[in-house]
Amino acid sequence: MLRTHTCGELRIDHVDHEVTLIGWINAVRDHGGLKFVDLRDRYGRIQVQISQESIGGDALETLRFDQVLKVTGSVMERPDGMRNPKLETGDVEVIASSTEILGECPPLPFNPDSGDQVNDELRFRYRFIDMRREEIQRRFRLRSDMQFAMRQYLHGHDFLDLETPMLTKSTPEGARDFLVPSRQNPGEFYALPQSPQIFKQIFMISGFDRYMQVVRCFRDEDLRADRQPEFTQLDLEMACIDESDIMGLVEGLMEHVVKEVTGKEVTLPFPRLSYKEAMLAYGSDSPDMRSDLRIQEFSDLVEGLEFKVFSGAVESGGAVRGMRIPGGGQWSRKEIESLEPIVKQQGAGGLAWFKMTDDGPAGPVSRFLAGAAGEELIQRLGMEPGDLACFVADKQTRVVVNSMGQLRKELAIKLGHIEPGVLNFCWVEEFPLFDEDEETGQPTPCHHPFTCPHPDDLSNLESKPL
RNA sequence: GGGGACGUAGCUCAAUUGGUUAGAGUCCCGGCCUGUCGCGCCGGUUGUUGCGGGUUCGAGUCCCGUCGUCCUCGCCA
Repeated sequence: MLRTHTCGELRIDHVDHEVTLIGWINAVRDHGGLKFVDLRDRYGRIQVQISQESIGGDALETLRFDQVLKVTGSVMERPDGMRNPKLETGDVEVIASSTEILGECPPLPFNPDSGDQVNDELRFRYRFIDMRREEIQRRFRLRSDMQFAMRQYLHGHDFLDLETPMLTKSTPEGARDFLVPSRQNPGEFYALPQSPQIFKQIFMISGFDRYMQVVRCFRDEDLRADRQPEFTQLDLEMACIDESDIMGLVEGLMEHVVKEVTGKEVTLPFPRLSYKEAMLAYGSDSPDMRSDLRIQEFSDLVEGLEFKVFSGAVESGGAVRGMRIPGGGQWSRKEIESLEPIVKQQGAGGLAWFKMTDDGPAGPVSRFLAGAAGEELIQRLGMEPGDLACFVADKQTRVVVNSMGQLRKELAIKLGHIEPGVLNFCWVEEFPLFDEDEETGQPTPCHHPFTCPHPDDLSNLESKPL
């Protein structure tokens, strides 16, 4: 080995050891005849002291950021008051007796320390620099640990890790396929799998009753902030089981993975809610349970409210839904109205709202709340002075659901409910097999076309699929 | 494909209703510095204001076109 230790591992126990390190120069603090150099590698950082006395004569090299440097020297305990508690290795430093630059580095196109401040385009163009960043390395480590933990757990539950072809044929799923021209058959193409489940029946009927893979999926659709054309999925297939078996297994899997990767405990079993409940209360089929904001149905009250926007929506077959935002009554009118684009983006005509003051309701909707229906609405919301209530009404329930869901999501962030790193799992049950296609009115798979209908609904499959 | 925002120094950003020599921090270069760890101090260079055209006495700023990036909707589970 060209090195005796990594940059992250030296501690007080190593004092007086002779070591050789190789790493990238993370900083140079030049005091004339004495330089402090932070040396970095995947495992951490350590301070190296390079001086004329220790290294002899004119051997001091010109040191620059991100040169690759080899240092030989001895580990010394830092003097009192010179320790750096921010570094794992901060109690010691290496006094260099010789140095050698293994890799030169011209000025970089961006400073890796500024990280997320820099354009994505520039970061991706120089991905090898971006990937030197501690944060990026941490994420790679996280993925690696996570995939290892998944395989470890599933291996322990008799799952085989099987591979399936990448060059395959088009599947009846909704996304556009990535195509690969075939050399052997000019004019014909392979499709890359949108997801690998297409092969599951073949494995099942061949007797592989449990298999898993951590596998790439390819979907040739436009990008979004949280979406890439290729991504990795855990695919898990089992035979001879019922719903409780798979829920138990997956809960155990998540418990194991979270424990292994973060050290955190998760509470089992996960809470369960139906698709209908999720769409109503959270406006999403994948609700973020970290916020306790809840959407409520008010379509049944509109008759007593005499508010045309509300009653008109319900009469046309739509809905009115609203949400109490604790403390939102403190916001200015301008601040509240700045929420409107969120729901308009989802197709809603506008955002209706009122706030609760010590003197009762105030704001645009308050004048419709005088009667008994208004009283009940306020009571159902649980409005207290200082609260805000927001509503969306539309003749299409789908628009109401999406608008309120998006509003809930953004308000949860605004209110600080969404703590990064907090994991609140839940199950969403009773997914419908089909949705109504917006354009054609025909049934379209709500989840994906390989799911099995609920046994109770099997008889409806032909007659009334929706 | 629709809508919106943006494009100024290597990087991150300023530049008043259109007004004189386009600035700051950082990076970089030179000098000083033996206890720094975001080292400090002194000095210095940043430039086709994305590109092309137009309006104007005068355009980084306004208009048109074009290219690029990001967000968003469509699309996608």
